[in-house]
Amino acid sequence: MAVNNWLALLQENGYRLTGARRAVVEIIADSHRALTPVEVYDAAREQYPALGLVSVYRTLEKLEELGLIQRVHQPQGCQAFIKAGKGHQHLLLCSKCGRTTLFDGDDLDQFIKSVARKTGYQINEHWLQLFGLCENCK
Amino acid sequence: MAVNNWLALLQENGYRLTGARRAVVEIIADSHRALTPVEVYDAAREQYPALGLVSVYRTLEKLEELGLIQRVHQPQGCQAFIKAGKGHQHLLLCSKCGRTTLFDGDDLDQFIKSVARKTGYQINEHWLQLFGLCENCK
DNA sequence: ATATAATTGAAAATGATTTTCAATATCACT
DNA sequence: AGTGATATTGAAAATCATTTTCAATTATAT
Repeated sequence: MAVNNWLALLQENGYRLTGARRAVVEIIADSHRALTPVEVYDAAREQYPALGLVSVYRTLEKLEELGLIQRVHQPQGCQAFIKAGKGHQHLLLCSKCGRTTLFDGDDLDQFIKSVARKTGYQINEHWLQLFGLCENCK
Repeated sequence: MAVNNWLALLQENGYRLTGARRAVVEIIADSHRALTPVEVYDAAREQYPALGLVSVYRTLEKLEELGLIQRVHQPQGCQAFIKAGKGHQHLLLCSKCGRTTLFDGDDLDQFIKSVARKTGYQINEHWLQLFGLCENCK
């Protein structure tokens, strides 16, 4: 269960284990959809009603720092977060249900090298996101 | 000169040609860096001091509608705009000076098909951005 | 020249995020 | 188990980006 690993990692990094953090981690660690801070807030308060929105922001910030979640950029906005993959992975988003799938992008290296050659840039990082319909929705 | 084409296109689409629009278009049509609304505002007021920030937002909205500019997503934020390329193109951003270069991404089709096969998604759209150092900065 | 409707800038409203702060809760050390 | 230092909390206020409202102005077809 990802939740316990995440909580352990928070603790290993000197952060205390609190009700607010537990509640936030429980919602986002197992979600297959990208969630905005307010969505996390609403969902997490069902288990932990005292939760404040500010603590959601603060916890998300720490989870992002630790590489456990990543921000998802979409046409409607860029506030949502989803768990991050191990190593370098890319996002595939279902435009209908919002389901998020991670996939490897090693095959891109070739392509990126060719762009570097053509443009003269030294390329250090890349962002790739695919949008479409998942198996259920298509 | 891109400026005049953009202004003509605005007019062809039923929009009036005003000082505010001219000023905004002049700044963004020839920029090689992505600019935020406030950056456009500050730069455009040097030529047209009466300009209001609201008109910058409204003009950017129309330029985006017409496909002349596109929003640029970056780690520091997603409010900046740069001129769009013809057809489907991708962005290459210099992390140092902010210079933006467009490049073709036709070569990606193969890769995207393989992701579709592996994941079961029907893929309709993709976003790709590369970050690095341009020839001058590296 | 004139009339009409689009456009303007200022101000207010909204929405997202951050900061401040006094109260509380976690955890290391007994 | 109890205690103390300090990290963390939620609420309220502050900030920043964006949108809406509105009366005044301006572009353009006639």
